[in-house]
Amino acid sequence: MKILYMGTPDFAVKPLKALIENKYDVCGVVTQPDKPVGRKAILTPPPVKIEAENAGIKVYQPQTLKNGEGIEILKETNPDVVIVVAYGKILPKDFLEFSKYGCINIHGSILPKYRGAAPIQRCVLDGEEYAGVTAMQMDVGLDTGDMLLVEKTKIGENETSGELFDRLADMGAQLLIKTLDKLQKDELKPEKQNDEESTYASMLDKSMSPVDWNNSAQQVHNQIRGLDPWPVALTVYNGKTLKLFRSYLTDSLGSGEAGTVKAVKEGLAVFCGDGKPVIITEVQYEGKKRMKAADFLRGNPIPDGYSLLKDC
RNA sequence: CGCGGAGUAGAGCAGCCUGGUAGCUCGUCGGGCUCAUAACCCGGAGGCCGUGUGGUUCAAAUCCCACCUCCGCAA
Repeated sequence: MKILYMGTPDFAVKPLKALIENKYDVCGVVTQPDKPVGRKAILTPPPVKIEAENAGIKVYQPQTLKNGEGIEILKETNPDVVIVVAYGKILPKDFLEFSKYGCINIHGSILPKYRGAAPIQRCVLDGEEYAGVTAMQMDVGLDTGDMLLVEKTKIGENETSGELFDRLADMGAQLLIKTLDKLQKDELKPEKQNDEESTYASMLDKSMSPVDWNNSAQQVHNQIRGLDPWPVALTVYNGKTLKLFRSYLTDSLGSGEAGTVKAVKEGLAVFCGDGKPVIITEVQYEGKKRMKAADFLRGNPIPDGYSLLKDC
């Protein structure tokens, strides 16, 4: 079974590793071109490329798959099946249909919900109870292909998108191996998606970062953990941005006015629109490193009852 | 040359402008109080103040210069 693997970010590394460990014949890896990253705009290769090169697999980084450029790669590598995990580009119809078993995608949600770019983060942001991964036979639509296998998991109360990402990447890797196994035994039963139940998980951006303390504590908590590795929830303190990384809910502090602050042992409690507090445990102040909220408070004491709303 | 912040005790910060004894909150160690404590009281240890074989000065954490590292914004 010859496999062409397509993927770009960290999420796609684990499934690729799984293929290699399970002795699948990965005849090539397609990933996005290197991109400038960071303050110095250093050209950085995608995580998948690094992994592939370590394994001695040939890497392709086409700017586009259109105009037959994708087909060229297929002709050269001649795979039986193409595996796509968070590649980041649309695959044209002729590309999808070229190889024997077409293109199979591992998607980070329980389809048909959360089709699109940011399914994992959207699940957390929405406060969903379950997340999962779906193996799907790709068609020309966006995550609309027939479902092959699904794996579900419960989202932890305080789990961040980043943590869920890691877990789902492992699950996706296992699911991929299972899918290929069944594919070879001809045991897969494609199932159509119910389009009426579908939802779309659009990309995140920085405009989602500012916290509105008038929202409920649960909403704020979901925002903080949902935006965790990026773009990160933030509020303004003393005219400077304060990033909020981790939080949890409690009902042991009574209630307070939206936006007001109280220092507690675990960190910084901020009361929200429904009068309940969210305890913030990890922050980063502008120009400073990420640190425990309790540490931040030692050097930047905020008086109890201070309102963050007037800073926004 | 994209804009900007920061490197001082184990942690987080102040001190720098207006050079002259190393300071705060917390942790840690010892003691006390308490039925008890993440509470309170007393005491102690712990710093080549990012690097320089730099400059100015009677004297540099502090002023000037160069370099290193970390970070926020923008992309």
